[in-house]
Amino acid sequence: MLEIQRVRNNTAKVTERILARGLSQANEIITEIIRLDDKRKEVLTELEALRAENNRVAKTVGTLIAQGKKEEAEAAKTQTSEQKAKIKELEEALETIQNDAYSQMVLLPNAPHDSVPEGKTPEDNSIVYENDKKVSFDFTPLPHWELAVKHDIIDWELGVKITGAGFPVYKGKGAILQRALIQFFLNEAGKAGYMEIQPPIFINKQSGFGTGQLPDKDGQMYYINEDDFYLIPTAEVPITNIYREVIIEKSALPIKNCGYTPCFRREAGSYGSHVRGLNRLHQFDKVEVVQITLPEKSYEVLEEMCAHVMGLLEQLELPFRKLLLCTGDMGFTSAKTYDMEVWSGAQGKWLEVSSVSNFETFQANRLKCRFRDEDKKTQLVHTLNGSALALPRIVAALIENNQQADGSILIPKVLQAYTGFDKIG
RNA sequence: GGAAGGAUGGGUGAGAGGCUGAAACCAACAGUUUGCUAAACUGUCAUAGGGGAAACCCUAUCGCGGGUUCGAAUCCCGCUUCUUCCGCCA
Repeated sequence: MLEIQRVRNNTAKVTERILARGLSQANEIITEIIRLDDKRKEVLTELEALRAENNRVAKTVGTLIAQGKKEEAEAAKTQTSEQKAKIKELEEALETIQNDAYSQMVLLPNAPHDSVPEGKTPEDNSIVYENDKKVSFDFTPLPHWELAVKHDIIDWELGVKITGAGFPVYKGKGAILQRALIQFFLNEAGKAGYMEIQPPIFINKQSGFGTGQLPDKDGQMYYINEDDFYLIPTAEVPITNIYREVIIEKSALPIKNCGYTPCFRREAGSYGSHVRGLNRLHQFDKVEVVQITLPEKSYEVLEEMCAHVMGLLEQLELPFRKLLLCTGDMGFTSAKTYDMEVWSGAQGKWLEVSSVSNFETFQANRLKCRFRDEDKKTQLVHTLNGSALALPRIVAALIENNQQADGSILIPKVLQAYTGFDKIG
């Protein structure tokens, strides 16, 4: 959620940036927000004046009784009783206004940073880096879903039997490969200064609101009715919520956390070939990195996080590219996002394996995560996170790109110490 | 799952309808002074919102949400959570 202060003070700029996302009603929404906020202040001022008056009169009652001035005390009681109705009326009016303002406020996405190129579709994203690791095959490469079956390392049908589509079972070297990748990613994050966290994978409503999954993405999360919990769609949610309603000492910034968790997504409405195999799952594993920074440092940190993710892909010897998302393709809460995509040798397309974003104060505002500055004033922090990395598509790209003419799959050098084997098949 | 007792500022902890946004102590920070790595003394020390150029003023908040009352940290109801005991259990 954007800060109301920022919307008020930089109305033209914020409107312009949000329009760039393609939200055509930006102007109307912002005008309405400001109107409601004016109204809010007006009612609040009136309400508070009345409360002050009421408090003052109520305080005199005790003294009057002590002095034996019974009639005056009774008169004071009557006066406050009468004012209570008016106070209640104003309180209700205020609540209505605040609810209206809130429901408008949550419609506003984050304002894209000035460095984000304007655009409408994924085609407008700019490729800011691409390595030269694309391999060409002198045989017809198999897609990962066939390779996985051939080597019996992932069992799709077993997953359907146990749970349903989108919940594959990893077996033998497939399971070990996954575990090796998780371990590798966590170790690398540790080396880069991230403290490892093992959070709960169920979250309550407040946490869902804190990072912005609720209310807008309600239907995308699995929900445990009996206990009112949600399964996490990403470790970002529990890890970032550690800092909900926390005031951090400036000297403790930046905070760098990482964590491995399974992630759960309902992916309601996704069907067809692009969800084939590991491309889109209901349950998958991911190592996430999160940073909480000073506002003036966040863009520097965004690049640092990208460099970390690219380092992982480099070490895995995967063909990949880095995209700067355009205004129209960015997530709702982000001010600037880079996506990392790996080349799928057999599917002949790019697969997104990481998304690294700076949310500026958009999450911090909801989280009420602040730091204390030199003047001992509290200010909202900037939050950032990125996948480092999401497992399934990395596995898909690894086995597709590393398949050999004899059908075997080579394990990248850096992983061999983790897997204990250098090839599958 | 059953029973009992708790939840107050960074920490310990008083307060038991009005004088309490909250004693006292500890920690922290700033200053004064004496001076061998420290002591003594003084002061500051919650968050959010509103008003004001500012000094400052007002409002709300004592786990959370309701209620009683002219007035609630204090009384009542519901919830959350912690501790202890019993039961169950990886």
